[in-house]
Amino acid sequence: MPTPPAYLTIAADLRAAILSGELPAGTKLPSESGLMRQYDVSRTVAKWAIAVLKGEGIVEGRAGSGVYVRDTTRLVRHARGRDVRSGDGPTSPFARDAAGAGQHGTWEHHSRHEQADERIAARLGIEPGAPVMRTSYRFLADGEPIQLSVSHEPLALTKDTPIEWPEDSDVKGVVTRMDAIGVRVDEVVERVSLRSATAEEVEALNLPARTFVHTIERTYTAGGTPVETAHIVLPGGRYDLVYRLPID
Amino acid sequence: MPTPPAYLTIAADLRAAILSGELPAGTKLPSESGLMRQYDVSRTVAKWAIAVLKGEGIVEGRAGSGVYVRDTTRLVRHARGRDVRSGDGPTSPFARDAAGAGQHGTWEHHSRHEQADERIAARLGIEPGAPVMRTSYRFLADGEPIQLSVSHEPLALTKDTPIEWPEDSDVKGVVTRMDAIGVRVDEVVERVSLRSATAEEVEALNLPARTFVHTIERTYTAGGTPVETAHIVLPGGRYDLVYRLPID
DNA sequence: TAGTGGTCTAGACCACAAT
DNA sequence: TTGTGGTCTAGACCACTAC
Repeated sequence: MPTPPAYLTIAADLRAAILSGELPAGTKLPSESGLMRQYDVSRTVAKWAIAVLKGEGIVEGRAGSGVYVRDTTRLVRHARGRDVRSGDGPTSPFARDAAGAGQHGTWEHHSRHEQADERIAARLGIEPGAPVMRTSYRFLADGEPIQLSVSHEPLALTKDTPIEWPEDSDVKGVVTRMDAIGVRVDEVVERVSLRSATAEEVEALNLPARTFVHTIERTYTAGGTPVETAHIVLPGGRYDLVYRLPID
Repeated sequence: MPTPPAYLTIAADLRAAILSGELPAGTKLPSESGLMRQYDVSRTVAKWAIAVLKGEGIVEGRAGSGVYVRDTTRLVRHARGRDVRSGDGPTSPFARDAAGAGQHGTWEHHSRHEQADERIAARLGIEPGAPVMRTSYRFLADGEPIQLSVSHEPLALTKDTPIEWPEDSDVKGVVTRMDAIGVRVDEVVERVSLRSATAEEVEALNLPARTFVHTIERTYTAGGTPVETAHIVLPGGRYDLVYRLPID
């Protein structure tokens, strides 16, 4: 049996203490000098041990202060097939998910007209260059940024209707809004991937560097025609995705 | 504007070369000594730069040989609501997904009787200690391990039926098998999370250390009664998950 | 045998936090 | 002012790979 390297042993000890609840969220980890004394290793080894935990996203360094256990409470994003429209008023799907976790959901948005680039055109089944409404969102739970999204809708569908500007409408959610102009959305396809966060995402979501995110490419269709497509970014480890699918 | 640290600059350069296709999968990265000369930095800095890319899962070190760009072709796992049963014979859902990516899907399995622990009992809506069939799977695409799964079914439902031992049946897939004993599965719920791989998963899936995985908790129900629950582990970055949901 | 990455030591300077 | 983490240098030994 080869002895595991010291930095992995230290990382495993700290990880166990965190997962067992012995070091709850917000707690400061032993300092690097503390670990050096405790395990009789050099500072480099202590640093590599902490780098492992940072890479796992369970601790966060604050320069000049210390390394702290991150909050791991998770929001749940529900993708419902049924009852998406069983609306209780103007509440958005995101606000509903946040409420489900006992948090207050708000969001910032910015809409503008745009010409579809190749990727968006392919997803919407339209010609590149065709006019689309682009809306970018930043969602916040209790004031903390928690989700990014960029949505595109073909203006051929919504131009000069009451829902042309998504957030000026008094109904929220793609399905409900489309219904208001007589478009019956009957299917949504989501493609979930995992990758490390980009610098912009780290900035916008207030993440520690080099953490992982879920990305979702979502497209709503009505009778086979795409009516909206969105690129959604969710911090990994802070979000669970729940899918409820009817069979047959 | 603060200058970014050297190791991040180097990591960004290498990442750009990889993503642009300049360094395709399987290519060897410049050696640490090469990076030291090229950027005029110490070995530690070269090492941290490569550690960033390892943490992102896009390169892989082979001791004594070099650091190599990992293959990023992605398998797609389809979670279908409709037409799950539009069976083309005894093909399993996994084999279908693998075929969709032009790969050959095979799997290893091991079934045994067991008593439900608290977690499994809660997911199946039965009493802790009740008998269940536990089946663990390791799925392979073109011989490479690509997915782990542990499934539990209540024996109260399947005992002494032709499908009691999941893999001895000549039909595959939970929906099809349950149908064979008159149980009409009508809903599946999947909860998708993201976390770093455990040591066992690194071993079983032949992953580089400290990479991320999707985990899925999946439960099939028939008329509101759970009939199967599974814990599925998929390497992040090698798998995309696609969900197709009908609306209303 | 020469080169490689994996691990580790023993220092250094800096900006920032806590006090 | 002291301690902290962030970054970096300049070495070392080892096991392993490739030749």
